Formats: sequence, structure tokens, C-alpha cells
Amino acid sequence: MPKKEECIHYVRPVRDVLELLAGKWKVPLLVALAVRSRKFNELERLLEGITPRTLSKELKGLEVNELVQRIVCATTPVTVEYSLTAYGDTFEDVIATLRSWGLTHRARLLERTEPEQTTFMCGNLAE
Amino acid sequence: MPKKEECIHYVRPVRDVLELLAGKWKVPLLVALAVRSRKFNELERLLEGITPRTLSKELKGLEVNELVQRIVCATTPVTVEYSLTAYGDTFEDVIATLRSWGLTHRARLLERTEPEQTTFMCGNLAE
DNA sequence: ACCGGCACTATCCGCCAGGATAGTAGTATC
DNA sequence: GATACTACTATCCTGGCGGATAGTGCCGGT
Repeated sequence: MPKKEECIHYVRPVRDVLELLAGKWKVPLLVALAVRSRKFNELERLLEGITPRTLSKELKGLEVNELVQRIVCATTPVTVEYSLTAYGDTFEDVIATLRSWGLTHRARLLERTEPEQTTFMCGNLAE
Repeated sequence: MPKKEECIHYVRPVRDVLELLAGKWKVPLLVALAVRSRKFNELERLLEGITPRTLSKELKGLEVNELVQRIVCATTPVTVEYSLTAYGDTFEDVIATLRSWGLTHRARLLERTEPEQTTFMCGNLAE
């Protein structure tokens, strides 16, 4: 029978990662940067619907966690390049794990569903 | 250069899994049920701070996604046992992956930090 | 001098997850 | 008949995430 302390220690690092990925845009952002480095405006256009305010915040969060690096290029005008760090690359493996399980899960739910019923508590399967 | 459609298809299953784990209590709940099956009240006491309203909702969500099964026992009074399904067990592997990466990440951040500064954008390291 | 592009920051606001509190229904025990 | 236990449901309310909109500072082109 595990003690309360142990449970907390077990759950905490899991929550750390989930907080890292929390919000609408973290995953799209990491995926976009996994392909290649991008400028601020480029990301703004790529992730259509994101506001500069949100983009800025998300990038800063990922930077603090050392998944993303911000490099100012001495061009005229000055541009800023965002890219994954080597460490950020290791995180892509975690995302790949999530994606892999997510794919089979989606297939599983669709299999057990009549075509006309596509809305679940887990989100909209039709999306 | 990947097209927009492909990007959406890439990100969607990842978000599916994150939605599955969204909220304060899903992970503690799954961990508690991974140890053994539990009754409603038992979970209410175990996850201290959770309200019955929230517990009920979270359990229903996990049930719809077939990670958890609800079994009514014909005792007096009637009790209800919640437990992980075999499928739910496979999901524990995903949580283990998150936990593993989260542990090294936490260690990494603590390493690069003066002891007095414990609050990060990624959450509170001191917790 | 003006316009436009880049990289943001500042303010305000609406929505909703989840907390607080209370209530329901069935049974059993005192 | 009052209280207690199990397993919930119902209502109200608040904090915070993120959207909408606007503004800043710098530079280069015409």
C-alpha cells in the first residue's frame, strides 16, 4: 500500500510534462519548429488563428523550459529565429509516443461507433 | 514542405491524448486505479480535495474512453467498483513515458537553478 | 514624409473547468 | 423515526486561459 508522499512523487513529474504541453498551441508550435527553424511572423502565419500575444507567451514558456531557442539575427531589419534545441528534439519522442497511442485510440473509438454518432466526451471524432 | 492538412492530421491524435489527461485529477485517478480497483468513496478519500461532482465527471470521461470500467456489486448497500480495463493498462505505458521524461526534466531544471529560486514558468519546482 | 513589414507589448473581455455547498435515493442500524 | 453510509446529482460562483483589438519602436523603400 503506497503512502501519500509516494503517490505525489509519482504523479508530479507526469503533471510537469502535461503543463509543458498545456494550451492550444504548444504542440502545433513544437511540431512546426521540429520541421525547421522559423521566424516570429512565419509562425504567426503558420498557426492560423493564434494572436501575437499568445504566440509570444507560448514561445517564452518553451524557451524557459529549454525546448526552444531564440536567436536574434543581425540582418536588416533584425529578425528572430526560433528553433528546437537538441533537448527539444528528445521531447519530440514523447510527442511521438502520444501521437502513436492517440492514433490507435481514435481508430478504436471509430470502430465501436455507428457512423452517425461522432461526438464523444473525448472530443469530436469527426474533426 | 508539409501541407496544412497533413499538419492537422499530425497534431490531432496528440491532442486527443492530452484531452484524455486534461484536468487536475485524471492522472491521480488512473494511478490510483492502476494499483487496484476502488470504490467511489475510497477514491473520494484517496484524492483529497476532489469533490464528488468532479470525481463523477472524471470517472465518466474515462469510462467513455474505455480506460476504466464501472462494476456494480450486489452487496447491501450496493457498492460500485471502478477499475482499469486491459486497455487502460496499455495507457499506463504512456503515462510511464511522460513520467520518465518529466523526472529527467525536473532534475535538469533544478540543476540549472540557484536553490533560492524555485518558481518557474513551468510550475513550482519546490512542490 | 509616408507606408509597410517585423517583432512584439498592453488592455480589455468572455468562457468554462472545477471548487463550494446542498440535496437525493436507497438501505441498514440503533 | 432518526441517523448514517453509499453513490451520486444540482446549482451557484470564481479564477485564469486565451481571443479581440490596438499600440510601440525600428528600419527600409518610394
